[in-house]
Amino acid sequence: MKDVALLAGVSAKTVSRVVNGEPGASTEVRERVLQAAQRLDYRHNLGASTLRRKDSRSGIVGALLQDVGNSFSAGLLRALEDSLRSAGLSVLAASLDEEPDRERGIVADLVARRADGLVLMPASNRHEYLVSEQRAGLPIVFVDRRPHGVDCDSVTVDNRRGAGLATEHLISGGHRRIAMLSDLEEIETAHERIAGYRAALHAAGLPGDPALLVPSVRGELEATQVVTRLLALPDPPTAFVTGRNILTIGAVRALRSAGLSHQVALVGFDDFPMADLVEPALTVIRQDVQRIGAEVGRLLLTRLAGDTAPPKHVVLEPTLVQRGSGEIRRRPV
Amino acid sequence: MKDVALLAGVSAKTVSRVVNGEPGASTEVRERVLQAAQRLDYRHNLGASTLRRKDSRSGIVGALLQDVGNSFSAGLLRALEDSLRSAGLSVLAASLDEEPDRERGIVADLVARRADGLVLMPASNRHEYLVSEQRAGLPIVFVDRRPHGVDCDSVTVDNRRGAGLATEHLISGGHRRIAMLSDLEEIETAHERIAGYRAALHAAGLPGDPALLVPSVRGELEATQVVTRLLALPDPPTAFVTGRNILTIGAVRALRSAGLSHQVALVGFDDFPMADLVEPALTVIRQDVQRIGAEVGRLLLTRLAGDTAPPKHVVLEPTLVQRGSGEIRRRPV
DNA sequence: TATCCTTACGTCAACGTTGACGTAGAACAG
DNA sequence: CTGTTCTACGTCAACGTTGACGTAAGGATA
Repeated sequence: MKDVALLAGVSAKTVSRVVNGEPGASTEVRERVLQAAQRLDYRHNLGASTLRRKDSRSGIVGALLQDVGNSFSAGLLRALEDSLRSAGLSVLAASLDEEPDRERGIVADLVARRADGLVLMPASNRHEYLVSEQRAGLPIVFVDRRPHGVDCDSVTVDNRRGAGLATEHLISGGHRRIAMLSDLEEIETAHERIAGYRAALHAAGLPGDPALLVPSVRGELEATQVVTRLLALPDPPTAFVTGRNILTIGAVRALRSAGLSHQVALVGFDDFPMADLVEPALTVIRQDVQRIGAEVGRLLLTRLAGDTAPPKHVVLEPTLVQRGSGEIRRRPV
Repeated sequence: MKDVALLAGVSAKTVSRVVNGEPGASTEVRERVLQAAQRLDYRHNLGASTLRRKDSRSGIVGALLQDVGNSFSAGLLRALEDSLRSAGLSVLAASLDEEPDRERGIVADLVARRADGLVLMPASNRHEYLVSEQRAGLPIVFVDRRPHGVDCDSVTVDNRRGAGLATEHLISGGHRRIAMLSDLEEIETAHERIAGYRAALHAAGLPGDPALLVPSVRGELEATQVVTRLLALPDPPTAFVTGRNILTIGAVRALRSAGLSHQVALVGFDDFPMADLVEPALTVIRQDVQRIGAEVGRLLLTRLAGDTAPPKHVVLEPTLVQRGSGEIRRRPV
């Protein structure tokens, strides 16, 4: 910058004025400065600028998601990006893979980077460690999972209701023995979905065989194995609810290889691009990712605009998308 | 930091030493400083640190992808993240949506942010504007598409060969009239795929009806319409090659509604999670996203480690994954 | 003509941190 | 006891930028 000033025959401050489009620089000088900047390959140093300015916005928002490679996180990231772009904010994305330590580490990094905001799909259960950050004025928005131990904005889906919808739908199809596969129960969304499943069974006066509820199913392969095992029971389930998209895929595979995909009903959580092309087409509980991302962005921007109202908790309603797999009725015994 | 120093009764420099784990601070002092830091909610300011240090690594790598919400970009992002995490680098992700202006703008932003490296799936055709950045020492790795007008590392897939594989496979299934749907022809990958398709037809001595090559198909819906239109021709194609995953989905939908999904062959470009669950299961050309991302990360890290060898161009081989839709033979006439 | 305002600059210091260098005291060798 | 080396600090300036403030020239106003 000094070099540019020297070459243009002005002071550094004037270069700063030109670069930032501030008034107080004649057209002629402006021209000279810009040419000098070009000649010298000068690049404005945003870090130094941020350091000096009072309000010091870094223009970075951290997005800590479960896995940016998975379609739910990826769609969310995209929606968030769109919503923040207009405000000139960039998104620093990171995958947590349900590892609390990584969450802590990346948050610390983002704080040191002076991120303007944080979007968090937490891997940890307790979030007290964020209290001091929030007190220091860092806007934090939880997404998909609620905050515990700190009072932040959040955007979640009514998971209990989603699982309830799925279960009720199957019950109304005549099913009595409905199995559920779920993610690690410590994960809040999984916990809620299990609760919704249980509540729906209970409301319908069904006993709810504990053997049919399998929490802690970790991956696609494991889901396939679990479904296969359940189908081999003396009194097998006639319908399945799967608590996450990869579990749904695993379940479809198991039903397929057992030749039962048209006999056993299935409702999955999370929609995905080709769900209607599978045979039978998959009935799912859809969460509107676009909408979630947009809401998160909106909340964050509101906070950045200075809103200090009490935390808002947006809860979106999931919807049941009927495509066929969930409408298979109970086989007559 | 000054406050911490004051509270701990030491100089700012000593606080700096403690924070950075440098030697030259007694255990006792170290303890005092850490306690003071905690009491005051002190956070190390990475921006200032970067500014002062000589080598000044910001720890940020920019990833400019086509669309972080799309499974190809998302998978790449994830693989890249994993590969860079070990080096303590964070990824700032952005979607370009094939808009060259956005590419320019975001690159400028990243340069101003003093990003340590750039990963670019370009939306533009000419990249001369990157020459000065590269000269200034910014490592740039192109991915999926080659650089034009600047000599950078790149990781691409042999798209010509991929399309060739698909087309040859269909020809060997007895097909003579093979249609191809492609993305905007200005996009290099699309161009290459078209070339591979043409070359395979030519090598087999087939005429190649221009009416069967439809470039510039933009979305899923348009793909459905185009396939429907082609199927209505007096002499319709008996097989399709689709140049991108969303086009494949559109094509499946069209074949499905025409009731021809078991009569007309289809090979798609890009694999996706449920491709084997569709009926018939989809034969695709697979690009190993994990591998691509890992290679990109490796190249970037090598450059950051100081390698100044001439640019490397890694070209990965796509593979044909046979699942059924591509093995449908030509209907006897 | 004296006064005031405006415009277009320049000067200086500070943002939070760390590299270079200085120093005081302890430990040790001869 | 002197000289040397080492450890544990402190001092100072600088990284690139900009806010606060100063100033000189020109124009408008009374």
